[in-house]
Amino acid sequence: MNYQAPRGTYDILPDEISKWHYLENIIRRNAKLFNYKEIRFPIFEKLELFKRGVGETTDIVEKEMYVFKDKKGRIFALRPEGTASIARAYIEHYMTSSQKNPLRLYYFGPMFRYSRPQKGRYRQFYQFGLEYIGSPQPIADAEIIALGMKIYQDAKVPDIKLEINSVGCPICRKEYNTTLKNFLFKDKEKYCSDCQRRMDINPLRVFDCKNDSCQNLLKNAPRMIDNLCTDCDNHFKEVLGLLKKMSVEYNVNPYIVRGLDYYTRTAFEYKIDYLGAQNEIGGGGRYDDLIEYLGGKPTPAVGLSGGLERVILSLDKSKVYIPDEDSLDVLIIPMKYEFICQSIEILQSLHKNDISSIIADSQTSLKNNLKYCDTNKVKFAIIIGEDEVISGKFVVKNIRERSQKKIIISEICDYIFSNLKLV
RNA sequence: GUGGGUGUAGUUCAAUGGUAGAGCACCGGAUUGUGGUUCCGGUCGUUGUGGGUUCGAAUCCCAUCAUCCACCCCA
Repeated sequence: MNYQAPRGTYDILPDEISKWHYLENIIRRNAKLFNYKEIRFPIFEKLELFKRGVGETTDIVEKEMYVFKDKKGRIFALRPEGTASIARAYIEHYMTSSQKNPLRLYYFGPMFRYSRPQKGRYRQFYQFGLEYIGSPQPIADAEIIALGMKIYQDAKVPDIKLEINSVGCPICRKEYNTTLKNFLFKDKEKYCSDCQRRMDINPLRVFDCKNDSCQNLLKNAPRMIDNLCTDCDNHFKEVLGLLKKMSVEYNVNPYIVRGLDYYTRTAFEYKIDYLGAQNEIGGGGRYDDLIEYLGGKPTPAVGLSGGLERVILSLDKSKVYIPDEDSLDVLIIPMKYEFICQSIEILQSLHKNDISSIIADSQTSLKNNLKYCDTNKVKFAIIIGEDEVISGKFVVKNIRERSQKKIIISEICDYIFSNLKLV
C-alpha cells in the first residue's frame, strides 16, 4: 500500500455513513424546531481572525493550527473551530437588523487541529455548532444548553452529564485572577512542577491537577464562582433557575475552564465517562465581547459546539440501534448483455416514478445477483432473459417474501410502486 | 509536544531465529435461469516501509510511517 490517509484523518466509508446521517438529521431537526438557520463558511480564514478571536495564548492557536501561505503570500489557517468565523460573517454581512435579531444559527463541518491523534481525537474532525447571537438574557444561555442536551438525548447518547460554571466578565475575572494568583504563589514551592508552570500561564488550570497533594492545597483556594460581580452572579443564578424550570439536570463545576479566550459568564461542558481521555463531547458558553473585539458593534451571544465522532463512538460503544438507510428498490438483472436495451427501458420508467434501481452486471451469475439482493436488502429483482423478451412478461421477484410474479412491461412500475409500501 | 504499547491475507487472529497458517469473507461447484442453510473445492501475503545483525529474520537492532494508551489539550 503506497498511499494512506494523512495522520489523524480518516475516510468515512459508505457502510458507516448512515450513522452520520442519523446524527446530522437529529441535529437538523432540532435546529429547525428552535428556528436555527444553517450557515456555511469557509474552511480557511485569515490566520489573524483565529489569533484574535480564539486567543493568541490558547493552545489551539499557539500549537495546533494548520497555517499556510497562498501564492501571494497571504497567511491563512484551516479553521480550528467555528465561532470566530461566525462572528466574522455576522459583522461582514451586517446581520444586525432588528427584524432578524436575535439571530439563531447552526453549522456542521470539518475542523482542523494539529495535535497528537488518539481515539476520539483527530486532526480533521467534525463539529456541529449552535449560536444564539444578540441576546444578553439568561434565557438565551438556557435555550442553547437545553437544546444541546436535547440533541444528545434524542441521539440516545447514554449517561450524559452537563457541567456548568460562570467565568465572569472581564472585570470580575481580572480581580479574581489576582486573588487566585496571590493564593497560589503564597505556597508556590509546595505545588508540583506542572502546577507551578500553570500558575504563570493559566492559573485556573491548576484546578485540573490530578496530584493529591496539590488538590489538598487547593481546598481553600478562592473560586471564581464565589467572586463574581453582582451582575454576573445574578445572571448565573438565573440561568440555573431556568435550567431547573426546563428540567435540565446539571452539576455546577466551579473549575470548568474553557480553552478559548472569548468566553464570558456561562461556560458549560457535556461529558461522558466511558471514552477514556476524551470525556468531553461538547461544550460552549457565552461570548459577549467577541463580536465587538473583532470590530463589530457590541453584541452579546452564546453558543455551543460538539464533536460528531465522539458521539458516534459513544453510540458504537453502547450499541445504540441506528436504523438503516433506505436500500435499493429494484435490481434489474439482464441474463445476457443483449438484453441491455430492455433493461434500460425498464430502468428509465422506474426512475420516472421515483423508484431507485440499477442494472446488474450481466456477466455476474444470476445466483450472485440474487445474493447481492439479499445482503443489500434490495426490495425487488426483475429478471430479463429470452423467455421474458419473447413473451413480454418479466419475472418480478419480491426478495424478502421469496416470491415471484410474471408481469407485462407496461405494468411493472405500477406493480412495484403499489408493493413498495408493503415491503 | 512528552512517555509507552502495537503493526502478519479483505477482516479477526496464530506461527522457539529455521517451509508464513486458521476462522470469517470472497470466488467456483453440487443446482447448465432462481438467493438466506449445508457439503466439496479454490484464490488471497514483497509479514507497514527502509536499512542492519545472522548461514538463515514475521521474530533481534536502528530509522521511518501509521495506529492505540497515558500525559497535555480539547471536540
